[in-house]
Amino acid sequence: MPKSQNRSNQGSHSRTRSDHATELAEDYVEAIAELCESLGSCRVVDLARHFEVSHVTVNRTVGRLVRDGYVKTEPYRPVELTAKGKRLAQMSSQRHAVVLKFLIALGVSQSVAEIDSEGIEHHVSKETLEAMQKFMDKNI
Amino acid sequence: MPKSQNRSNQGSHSRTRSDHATELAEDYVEAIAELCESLGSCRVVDLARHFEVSHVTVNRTVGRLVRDGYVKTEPYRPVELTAKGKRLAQMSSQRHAVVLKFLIALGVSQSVAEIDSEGIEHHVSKETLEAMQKFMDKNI
DNA sequence: ACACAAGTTTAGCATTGGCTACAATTTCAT
DNA sequence: ATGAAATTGTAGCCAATGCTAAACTTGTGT
Repeated sequence: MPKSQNRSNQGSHSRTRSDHATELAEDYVEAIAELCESLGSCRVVDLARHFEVSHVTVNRTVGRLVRDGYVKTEPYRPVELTAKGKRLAQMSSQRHAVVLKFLIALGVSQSVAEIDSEGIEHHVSKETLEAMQKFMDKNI
Repeated sequence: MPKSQNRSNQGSHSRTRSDHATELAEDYVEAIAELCESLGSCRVVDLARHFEVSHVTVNRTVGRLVRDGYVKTEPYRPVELTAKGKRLAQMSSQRHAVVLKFLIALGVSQSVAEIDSEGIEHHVSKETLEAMQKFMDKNI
């Protein structure tokens, strides 16, 4: 019984490597979208600064994003999102925004809400996100 | 400028490997405590079943927990929590319980709340946890 | 007591994500 | 136009987390 080597039977437990990979992808496309917005383009160094990791780490992570179809880039050029990447970025940043506003509505301070929302955003299901939205609607 | 190779200057970004390591440690000690409670002892196979990973993976993870002082075990024997491990398990399961109850109070269904709380619990700060508690106190 | 089942450990491989050091390319100033 | 600075890429290291296969203990039943 070979225990499932891909994502097929996903019990409620098992936050596997690929979950983390997805989180990282979401963080990256979100950051790329932001940096493109604010700086006009997104270089490897910008991402390195943003995530506080070395440019080498960024470079290889971007390579995986290219492999997975989220990003396109040419040698020594800035990185750009594909259509797929943009879609993920938008979903991700929208979810992030809801979580952030929710925490603030709950009474959490801005600075802590910003930190916690980054961690939490990857783990809220559609249902929970809707419950958060409903709470905010109710409380003005 | 060597970019900080240990945990020292931790910006709000950078959910690094060691964060994941901590999450895994929390999940494991929590599971070990539960399994000890419900089964009388906690074997490697029990953890493997619980996390839906191979017993080999569990074995090595337990090795790291031993190295980090959360767990003690002798060859071919069940695993037990150290005092440090018990402390972490209790904190962790308490936090988990608050998040779970909070989500349910928010209107999320039991089954989804159980899944989401497992992901979220590792990312809520003390302040956010208190805000969740306050919300529940207020709403009976 | 001995064999077999269940559980554990070891060996060995892959991927991810971190790093430094060095090479290559592009960009910018003079 | 050329050389320095900034940026990007490559090589090679390490640790964590996943796996299978095979060896080794423990414990149970007959």
